[in-house]
Parts: sequence; C-alpha cells; structure tokens
Amino acid sequence: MYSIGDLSRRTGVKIPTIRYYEQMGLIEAPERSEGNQRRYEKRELERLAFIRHARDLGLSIEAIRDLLALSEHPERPCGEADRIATEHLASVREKIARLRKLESELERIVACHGDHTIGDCYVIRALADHSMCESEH
Amino acid sequence: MYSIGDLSRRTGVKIPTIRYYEQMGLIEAPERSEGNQRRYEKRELERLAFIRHARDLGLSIEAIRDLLALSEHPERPCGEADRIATEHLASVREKIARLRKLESELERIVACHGDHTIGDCYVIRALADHSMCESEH
DNA sequence: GTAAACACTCCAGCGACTATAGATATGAGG
DNA sequence: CCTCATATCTATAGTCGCTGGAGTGTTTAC
Ligand SMILES: [Zn+2]
Ligand SMILES: [Zn+2]
Ligand SMILES: [Zn+2]
Ligand SMILES: [Zn+2]
Repeated sequence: MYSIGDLSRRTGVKIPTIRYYEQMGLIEAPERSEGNQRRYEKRELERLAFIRHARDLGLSIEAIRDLLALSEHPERPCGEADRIATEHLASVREKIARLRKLESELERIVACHGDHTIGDCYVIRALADHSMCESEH
Repeated sequence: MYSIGDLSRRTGVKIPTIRYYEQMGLIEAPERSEGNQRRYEKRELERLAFIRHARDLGLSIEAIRDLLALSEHPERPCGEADRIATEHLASVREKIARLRKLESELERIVACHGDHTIGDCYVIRALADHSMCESEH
C-alpha cells in the first residue's frame, strides 16, 4: 500500500498531477484509508510509471488513455497502438521541421550584432517586415 | 481608418486575438466610433503586423512587449533587442534538441510493425519501461 | 427603411498542469 | 495516550495564447 506521496516519490509525478490524472480518467480512483486518504497498490504504481514515461515522450493524455485501454487486452492485435505511436512520431517530426525553419530565420535575424541603435537594428526591421524572410512560417 | 475587421483581414490576426492583444497591452486602446467600435490608424496596422510576425517566429507576448517598447526609442542602443532575439534562438535550439531525442526514441519504439498482439507489442512494453530507452528525456 | 454584416462585452474553454487556502489525517516520539 | 510535525484532503484559481459563443448594439448598402 502506497500513499500518494510514496507514489509521487517513486514515479517522479507530482502529487497534484496524480490527482489530476485520476480526474482525467488515466488512473482509477483508488481505495481510501479510514481518514479518506488515497491508498495505492503496486498495479497503480506501474500504471503511473507508464503514464509518466509516455508523457516524457510527448504523448497526449488522450493518446495515453487509449494506449492504457488497449493494454488491458493483451490478446488483441496491436495495430492501434502502433498507429498511435507512429502518428506521434510524425507530429514530432513536423514540430522539428517547423522549428528548424524558425531557427534559420532567427539565425539570419540575430546576425546583426554590434554597436548600433534601435533605429537601424536588423532585429527590429526584420520583425517588422516578413518580406525580408526567406520562408513562410 | 480601419475597423477591427479590416485590421484582421490585412494582418491575418483574428478579431478576438486583436482584442486580446489590446488587453495584454501590446496595442493601445484605439479611438472609437460614435457607436463605440474600434477605429485604427495605419500606425496600429503596422504594429499589429510586427506582433503577428514576431508571434509567427515564436516569440512570447512578453518578449514582444519588450521589443515594441524598445522600438519606440530609435536612438537607443539595440543590445537589448539583440539579446531577446538571441535568447529566443537559443530556446528554439533547445526545443529542437529535445525533440530530436524524442524522435530517435520513438523511431526505435515504432520499429515493431507487424502482425502481433498487444501482449507482445514493443510499443506498449517500451512505454512501460524506460530502462529500454537509450537516453533520458 | 430594412436587412445583412459587422462589432461590442463578458465569460468559458483548451491542455496539462501548478499553486494556493483552509481543513483534516497520520505516524513517531515522549 | 498525547502532542506535533508532516502529509493529505477538497475546492478553486492561475498559467499561456488564444478561440469560441451568447446576447446585444452599430454600420452600411440597397
Ligand atoms: Zn540590433
Ligand atoms: Zn517572416
Ligand atoms: Zn505493436
Ligand atoms: Zn524512456
């Protein structure tokens, strides 16, 4: 039996976040002590570790909910789980692509170091005028 | 004189967003028509275009507020503006680095395509066990 | 004059937490 | 058993940058 604090220390998930996950339906409402405090089993510790890891990998609460539901049925085919992960990978790649464009625009923009005034600062002028950019964003 | 709708069409910033920027102090409260509708000058159109472009480049409202304040003083040195842009570039680079790590973990995880069940799905097992990962995240 | 299009304010919601406030429970030492 | 520090409880509000809706009033074109 773990208290919510034990669970928090063991998984690195903050206490309010654990309660939030319960509210969001990622973990079931656990048993309670006589004084109404949450008491968890090992099962729930593992479930929370799964959630934590999936969050660290950037999966949404929604996706994690689906993955947890799938993992309750070990005999079923895993196409859906693979699809969720693949889609997530695609979205990570999109984000990277977008950020790389920003990176190169910003590199160009900040290249104007030196002693000068706001009036002729390339940063300010570049921000005021998208036509100086090399790509859309 | 532009109505809020004109401004919106010309800058691509949605109407509620323009009002939000006003509330956030990025643009001043403009004059009003007799019937209390906002009426903008060209100055404000340019200011909003600046904001839009800076947002597209990922700058925070806070940073944009500072940049706008700086741009009111063309005679001052531009070190601060350069610093804001440089810091932002650094944060974009950090994001890219983090996402690249995720990308490579996810690539490894989704490599398990094929006909199999949830019970032996690598996606599910990898999410349950961070020790199968090659880096921290 | 009338109708369509536009704009007003206020407020709620998104996602994924995080942080308070004020009350109650638990557990270890005496 | 009592005290007290620590832990936990609920409920609510705040974060960021918008976005949408309800319900009402204004402008404009015909
Ligand atoms: Zn400069
Ligand atoms: Zn641009
Ligand atoms: Zn699989
Ligand atoms: Zn991992």
